[in-house]
Amino acid sequence: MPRPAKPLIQYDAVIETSLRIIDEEGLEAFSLPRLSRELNVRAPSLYHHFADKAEIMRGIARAIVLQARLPRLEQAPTWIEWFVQVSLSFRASVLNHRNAAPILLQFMPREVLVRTYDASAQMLAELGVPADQQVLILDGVDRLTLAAAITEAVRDPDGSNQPFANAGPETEPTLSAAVKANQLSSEELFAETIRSFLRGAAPYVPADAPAPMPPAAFLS
Amino acid sequence: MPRPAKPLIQYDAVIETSLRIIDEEGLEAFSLPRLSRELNVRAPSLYHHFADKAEIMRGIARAIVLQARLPRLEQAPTWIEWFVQVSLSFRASVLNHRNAAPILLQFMPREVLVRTYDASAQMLAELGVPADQQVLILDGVDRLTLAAAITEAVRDPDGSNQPFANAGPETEPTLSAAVKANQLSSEELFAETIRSFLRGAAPYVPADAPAPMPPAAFLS
DNA sequence: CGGATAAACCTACTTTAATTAGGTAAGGGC
DNA sequence: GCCCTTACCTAATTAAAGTAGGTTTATCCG
Repeated sequence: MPRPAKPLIQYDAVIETSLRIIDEEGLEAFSLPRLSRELNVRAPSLYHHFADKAEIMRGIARAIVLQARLPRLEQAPTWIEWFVQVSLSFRASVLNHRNAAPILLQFMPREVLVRTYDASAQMLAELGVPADQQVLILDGVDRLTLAAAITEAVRDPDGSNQPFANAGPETEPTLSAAVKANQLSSEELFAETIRSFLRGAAPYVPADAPAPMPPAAFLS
Repeated sequence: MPRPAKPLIQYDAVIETSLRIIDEEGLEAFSLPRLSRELNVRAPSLYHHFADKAEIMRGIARAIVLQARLPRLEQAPTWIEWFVQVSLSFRASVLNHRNAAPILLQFMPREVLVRTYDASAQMLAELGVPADQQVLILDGVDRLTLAAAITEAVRDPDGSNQPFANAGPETEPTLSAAVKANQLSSEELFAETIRSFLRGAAPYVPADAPAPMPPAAFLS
């Protein structure tokens, strides 16, 4: 087959199709032959558009992260809830493609989030958090969010493999009782974890302080 | 080659050798042919001892986690510092084999830690944390620790790829300034994150409360 | 408009990995 | 001492990532 009038392989379509295969059939099923079959193309042809498989993986990771939409500021009553909403939004994007989550570990596109983090740093500054403590908070939220999302995604969706499912009432009575007493879903647990961290990291900022208005660049 | 007097392949040696290859040459370099070459054996022979490669991976993950030693209680002045020491110990074990960290994402042996978590739950109970809140704390510390260790391990060891290394002074001035103002190493940042979370999650427990003595089963 | 150049696809091939099939000889229980 | 299982082997299969090099057509340049 010679050169076609319209290219048969387009970047966005490749990434979308890859993500669909991974969503539907799992990360293991995703291979260049499998992908090329879906695109009605031969596997080596993909190398005209991507240097290697890793470049496709990077594109997939980026697509997932870009799907996370920032919440409206008006919707967040306090600075803490704003962070919670950002984290939940990111978490939702990852869980929306849970089979692809391990890709993020290796190919997390940090640069996509830099502007968000700069805006977050500005918010913290306006709230009175000193510069040398801003990194603690940003890094903490970042790690907690990414990590919680990925570990959550790797768990079975059905809820077996829960946090401490291995605890037996006889061998680990206290833990077992604690799991039973817990009323929160994993999403609520996650939100509470973020809240707890922020309260503890910046105890001098009132928990009910409103989220300051960030600069315009933030919304881009 | 027939059946030898002493088996050439022994479980522990396989795991140790695998870990050494991964440490020295990276996870990509680890394959059954590579492993069998190191053991002076042929690759298919490994299938007499392991069902598949995943079983070896599980063994590797387990070995890493088992290397984390629990700190002595006497060394922890407060309950918070005890959790910090446990987390740092786990983190150190993971970073000690950073190339193998991605394996933990898939093959984390939860059952190994169950007794530790039960003891932790008992400690929290004695500190006055109600049962329904114990899971929040245990889950938070667990996720934060595992996640932070893995994401840290995936970063380049040299310190490029730092938390917010992409921040440029012109485009992201606040973030850039915050990174510059930060004095903490990533280990110290991690410890501070754990402390912040615990303070925020159980504000009613005094931060300087000593770590209660756990039951004997704890030390096994 | 005509020809060079490069884009975009192809087929064929190489290398490497995980695994399965099935053979062989010595260890160990009876 | 016999037999069967253990623990290794060689050979083969399947499948993936990636490379080499061919073919045709779009596009660009004069």
